[in-house]
Amino acid sequence: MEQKMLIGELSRRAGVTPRTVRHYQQMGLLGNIEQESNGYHYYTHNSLQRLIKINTLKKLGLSLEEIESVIHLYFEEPTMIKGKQKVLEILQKHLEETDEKLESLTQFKQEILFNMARIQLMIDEMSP
Amino acid sequence: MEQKMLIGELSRRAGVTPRTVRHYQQMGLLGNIEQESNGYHYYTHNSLQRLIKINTLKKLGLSLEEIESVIHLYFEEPTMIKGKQKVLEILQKHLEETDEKLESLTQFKQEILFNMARIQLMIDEMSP
DNA sequence: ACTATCTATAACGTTAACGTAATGGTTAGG
DNA sequence: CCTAACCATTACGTTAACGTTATAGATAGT
Repeated sequence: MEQKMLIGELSRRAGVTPRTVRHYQQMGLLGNIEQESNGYHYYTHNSLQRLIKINTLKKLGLSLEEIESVIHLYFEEPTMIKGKQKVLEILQKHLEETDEKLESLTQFKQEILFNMARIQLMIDEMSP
Repeated sequence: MEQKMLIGELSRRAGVTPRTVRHYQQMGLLGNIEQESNGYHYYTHNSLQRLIKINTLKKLGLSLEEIESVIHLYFEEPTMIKGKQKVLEILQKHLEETDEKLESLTQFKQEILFNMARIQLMIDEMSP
């Protein structure tokens, strides 16, 4: 009993706009969507699951392109273990980049704090 | 004795393309640039200093818009302390966002590792 | 004088992830 | 039957930070 739904309900349930659904659909992120004779698309529970998964992966910083490369693994495998492994690989790269930025960021922060302290010291010395 | 230079030398010394220089210049990031009667722009040591500062701030993740809001502080104040303070504020926001992403990222990583371990366990149990 | 190289300006192209019309068919309720 | 509300398709708009022509004048070296 797959409860079919139109794009309005689907997008509301997924917390996105219809435009976003159509965008993902056009990119092929939602798999095959059947279209009735009236022109309407009917989405299934699977569509909703995909949207939710996409949102999850987006929150993790994956681009739609990266998501496209892994989303099918989530819905072809029962264990979803391949999908998880590939996501892990992508996240690993993101993590490395993040760590690098974080490092230079904190380092710069220290430099600035040091400079400010030094300048403050000079000010103190000049005003008795 | 300000050694003037053309855009070619300037961009080479700053490690950017002429197009980038013109882009920054048009945004007003380089201050006033004098233009001679032949149509050429002559850049000074100050221009180079600004480009280097811009590159530094970019590496820290500031957008050109954010840089625009602080770059003048670096070249109007001798201590440059106001500029540093404002950069610190901006970096603080970036740091918070980065920390949030980092948190959900590591959390998700743990979830996945946990799931993978659980699945592996199930596999082990089924094959004696 | 001629050619290679440099410079200026204007303007369109690019990437990502949709937003925003514009136009027109569909359906449900009164 | 009529209108409100929903749906589809097409296509241009948006942000950031330049890249990439295209056109044309300026300069240096031989």
